Amino acid sequence: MLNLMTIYQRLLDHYGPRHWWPAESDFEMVIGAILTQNTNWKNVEQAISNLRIARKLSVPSINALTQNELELLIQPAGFFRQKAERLKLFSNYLSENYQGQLKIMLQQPLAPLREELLSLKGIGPETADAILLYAGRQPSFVVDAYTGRIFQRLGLLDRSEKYEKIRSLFMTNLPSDVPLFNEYHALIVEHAKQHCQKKPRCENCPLANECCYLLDHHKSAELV
DNA sequence: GGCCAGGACACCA
DNA sequence: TGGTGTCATGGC
Repeated sequence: MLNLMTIYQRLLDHYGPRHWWPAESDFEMVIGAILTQNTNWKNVEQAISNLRIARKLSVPSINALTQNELELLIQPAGFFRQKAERLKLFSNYLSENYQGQLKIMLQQPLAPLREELLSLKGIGPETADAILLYAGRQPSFVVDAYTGRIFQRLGLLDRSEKYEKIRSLFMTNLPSDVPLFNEYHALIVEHAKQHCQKKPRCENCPLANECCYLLDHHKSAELV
């Protein structure tokens, strides 16, 4: 069975470094993390572009927007009503607790900071870990839907394993290293997008097709 | 025209 | 605790 570092190395060799997260500031990263919840990144890019053109990629400018104004700007990202609410809640929280400075919030130790992020409405485990890792540069492994599917296929996880258990698999079996966690999650996403999403079998698979699915999500194991 | 995307939450049994 | 419905747009 492949181990986690072998899988990582194969993905890295195949795809090269991904240079994540694609954002021009840490606050923009947080906005992207909320906007990309269950949403194609292309749609998120359009929404962020709207915010950039309108010069609204900052805490005070998000706070100053009305709910309706923000909804209009982020509409392409889908779920725009609840995402506008989540963005305003987070931005307002920073203003009230950290003088509007994300950097101050993210300076806290990992465990309590993670709990604090999870206590905020609209920030679940994946979003919290993405913020911790990519904006806070703290070693918190990010698990997404791809991770569960791919590593189940690889035999490293049981079916329908829960978020925290999947995360702990990586956290306890990998060195606690920010660049490694950064790259690993980005490579998993890249692999799923490039290789596994549309084809049950793919050519030149860096994981020898052991990961490829068309497996579950909505369908269930039709593959071998 | 249907499926799906870099989730989170509320509600129910 | 687990299952299900809801939120919404745009690319393929």
